[in-house]
Amino acid sequence: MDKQKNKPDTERQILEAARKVFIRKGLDGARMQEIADEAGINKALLHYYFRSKERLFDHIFENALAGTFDVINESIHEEGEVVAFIETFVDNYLSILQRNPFIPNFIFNEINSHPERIGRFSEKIRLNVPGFKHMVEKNIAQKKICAITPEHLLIDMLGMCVFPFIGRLLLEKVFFDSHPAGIGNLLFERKQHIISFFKIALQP
Amino acid sequence: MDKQKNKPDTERQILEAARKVFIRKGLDGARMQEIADEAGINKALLHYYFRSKERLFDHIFENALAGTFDVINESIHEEGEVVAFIETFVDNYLSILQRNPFIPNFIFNEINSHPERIGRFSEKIRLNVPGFKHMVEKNIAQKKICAITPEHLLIDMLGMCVFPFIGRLLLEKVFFDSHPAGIGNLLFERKQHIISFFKIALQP
DNA sequence: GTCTATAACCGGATAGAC
DNA sequence: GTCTATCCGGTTATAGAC
Repeated sequence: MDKQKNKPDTERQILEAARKVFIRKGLDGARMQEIADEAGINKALLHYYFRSKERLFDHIFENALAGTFDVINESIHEEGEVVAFIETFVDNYLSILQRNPFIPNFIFNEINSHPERIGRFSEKIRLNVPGFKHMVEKNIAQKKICAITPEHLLIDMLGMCVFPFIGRLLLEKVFFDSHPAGIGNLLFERKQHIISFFKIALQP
Repeated sequence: MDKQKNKPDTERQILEAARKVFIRKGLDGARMQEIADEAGINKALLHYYFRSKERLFDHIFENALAGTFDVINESIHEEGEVVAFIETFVDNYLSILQRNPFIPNFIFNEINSHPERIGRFSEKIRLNVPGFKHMVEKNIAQKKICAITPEHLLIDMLGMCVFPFIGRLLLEKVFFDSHPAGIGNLLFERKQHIISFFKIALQP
């Protein structure tokens, strides 16, 4: 086995491991040792690939941020219909959340506990707000939906999608103390629920 | 100044300081030194009053949990109207969140990063789910609101209230990059927005 | 009860061999 | 590029004087 050739693979393994650990525990709670174990390598190697814990963290955080905003932006079509936007966005985003349930909590907590990062990562925080507003306002003008403040609508949607994942463990305890399978069904139903909920609420 | 008499006051000051620091930074990010500074006392004194960092943390966390569930439970009246429930709950809860904007993020993050706590604090996690379900189902039967799964309704409400606070700093950046005052207005408008939003969506 | 000084520990980072 | 061994700073926790 040629050791030189392992580089790209090792790096990928490290990033995967770091992602897993950081997303679950946050910067402060994560341990370099745990990341090394998870990646099946040595602690010193982490520093060889990424100079410090912070730098390794930055890669993960940056990526998580960019990915999140991409999903939203991709669903926005300035000249499209709000209802269509909601359908594709909710569908896409909830599918992603099913696979990565802890990313929202990770992002928000890191921002809240270290607000400076909002400056350091501002290039990655890009949401097409003008496009969204334009879409909503046009739909309102054309009487396709009822009047609503675009910002509130966006917050409503994000909250309805994201909250059950942020609060998943607590909700599981609260609703399904004994049968832990239940929350899975509930989250699965969410797509349909949210979409039809908005269709009713936005009727002109 | 009688040193003996200071005890209750010192304890209160410590708890206040710990609350401030833990809620903002979490268990892992908080420093006993910072709590001591904030309380205007010495680090060693923290250990005199509360044996360890963990124990001090537990007080704060327990309290935050209990307080949160209390607000919700207090608004539930089994024989009442869902719309009335929403009005009082949203009104109360948003007022509390305005004063304690970081508590939800604190609770969810601590649970997500240390799921075992869900067991250790299970006595404090008490939500009157049966009462809520009963209320919703009765309202549906009486055609006061349209059909909806009680669990989804509760998640919807909580999400709409809590999310803008969890994501506040990011939303501020995204919506009001330049004029940071804007988010304040938006949060202020939320009460009315959420209430009227549900009134429409729940029409029979 | 409150302080200063210090012990004990943990975890990120580096040195150096292979 | 990968490992073992070690350093070193920071942080919790304790001892002991007042």
